[in-house]
Amino acid sequence: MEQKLKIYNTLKRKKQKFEPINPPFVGLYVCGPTVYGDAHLGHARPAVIFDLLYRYLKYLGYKVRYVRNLTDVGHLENDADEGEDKIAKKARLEELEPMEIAQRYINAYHKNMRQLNTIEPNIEPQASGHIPEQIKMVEQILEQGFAYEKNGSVYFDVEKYSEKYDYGKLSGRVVEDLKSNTRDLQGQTEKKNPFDFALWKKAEPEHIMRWDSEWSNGFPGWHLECSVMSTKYLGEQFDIHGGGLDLQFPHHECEIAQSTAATGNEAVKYWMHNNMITIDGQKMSKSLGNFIKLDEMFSGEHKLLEQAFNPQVVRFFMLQAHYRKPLDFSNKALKASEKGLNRLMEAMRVLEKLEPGKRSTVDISGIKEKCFTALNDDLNTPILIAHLFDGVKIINSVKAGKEALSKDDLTNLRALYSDLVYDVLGLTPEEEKANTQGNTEQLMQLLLKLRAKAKKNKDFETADAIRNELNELGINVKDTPDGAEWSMD
RNA sequence: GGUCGCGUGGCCGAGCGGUUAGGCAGUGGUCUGCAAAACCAUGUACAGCGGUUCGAAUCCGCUCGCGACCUCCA
Repeated sequence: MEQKLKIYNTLKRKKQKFEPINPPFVGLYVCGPTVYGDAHLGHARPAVIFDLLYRYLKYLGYKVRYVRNLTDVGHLENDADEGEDKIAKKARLEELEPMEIAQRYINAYHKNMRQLNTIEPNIEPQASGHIPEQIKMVEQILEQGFAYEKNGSVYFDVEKYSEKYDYGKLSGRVVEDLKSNTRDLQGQTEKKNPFDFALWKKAEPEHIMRWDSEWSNGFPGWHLECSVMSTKYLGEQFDIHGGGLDLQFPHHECEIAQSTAATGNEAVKYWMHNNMITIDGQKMSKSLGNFIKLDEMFSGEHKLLEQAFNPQVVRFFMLQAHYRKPLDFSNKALKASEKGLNRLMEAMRVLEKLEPGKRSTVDISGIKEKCFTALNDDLNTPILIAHLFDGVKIINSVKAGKEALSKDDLTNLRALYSDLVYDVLGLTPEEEKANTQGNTEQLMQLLLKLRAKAKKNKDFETADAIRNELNELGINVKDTPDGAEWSMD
């Protein structure tokens, strides 16, 4: 395995050669979703990008452990419906269990992830399942003197920490600036400094998810789970930590601080951040309410959508842009991706059927290298895809008889495209739906034979009627020099 | 306000000092009964103004516009 992969490390603000701590093993941790809502388009980006990274690392021969958490410890609150009969609500099963809500969204998330053809992580830990470990880390940080307790809550002492370590190294913040720029918010009177963050929070009555600890009945702070679960499953030092750019500060900065404060060691070697999906140039987010749920993308049921886009199109759309650039949603852009993807996948089918020539009339030796150069350059999938389309031209020319490929070249090209398109980019081949129904093929051949006969007799009315009605059934017929072909949507 | 980033042809989107990015759309052609697909050909792009350089979309400065983070957020 020749190692040329470079990735952009947010920590160093530059591309770096990827060198795992303990090759061939690679530890990869990615911040997953908060499971109190349906997944939207924005959630799909890190899922697809880090799935791509995972696939590529495996392709390169690394033994990767991919951990992606589920945040199920949040600010879930009771809505306290005043009008309802409180006594009736006491019935255990009539009240929604917090875990029931989380489970519902976890199930939905998993479904969406499968649709996007992402490989499931090796471990998908839930914050609620790691409360004892989180409590232990709070204790460790307290022991090291980088936290303080106040009224049952425990806060991280940023000022103390920054005397010894560099708080802000990931996000580029300076503690002095934070001091002057952080506004005083409500409920922060317990903190020594406004930029201190909670490690353990005493629960207010409306908080549903709560656990006992030596400090109070409460819940762990927002940033703690990732520090705890990443080091639990990947070790105190591991290779790659990924997540959305919006998590860089404070979430990831706090993670660094927590891990460093607890163990004295920084946990993560490479930090990778995907940029945001925007809509009309603005970040798609829950708080802005301008997001499109993945289910809506796939069904087309959203006021901004002119049509449904299948998950593969959404995946391809994201791969056509570089992961560190913002990507703006629009129907036009998605439609262009849909067409492009169809063209690529059509070429994949053509490639399988190509007959080898005596010798090659085109040089394909450079394609492979170009493709991997692009991938190795911080996962530059837009460039990779551009090269793949160059190959599509060649494939089509061979099919048209204008060019030829030797047997070896054809074999190599097939292997390359299969590796890149299916295995690395994670685009799925069209299933052979046609053959699932036993004698469909024979029936189709019968119809096409009748249609060919009609055409021969210049009975185009009948020929077109057959084609149009098949079309309505989702079957496309196209005439080629070698006779008619058919395919299903 | 502080910190960071971006502004590329009709749309999306690469590019990191000198060579065609690519996709979609458009136009002309080949093929076709018609479609579709495919193939061939086809575009005075780099926010503006200065500067550095033999040479800048690419480096520097300023101006304008947009966005992200600083609060839960992928």
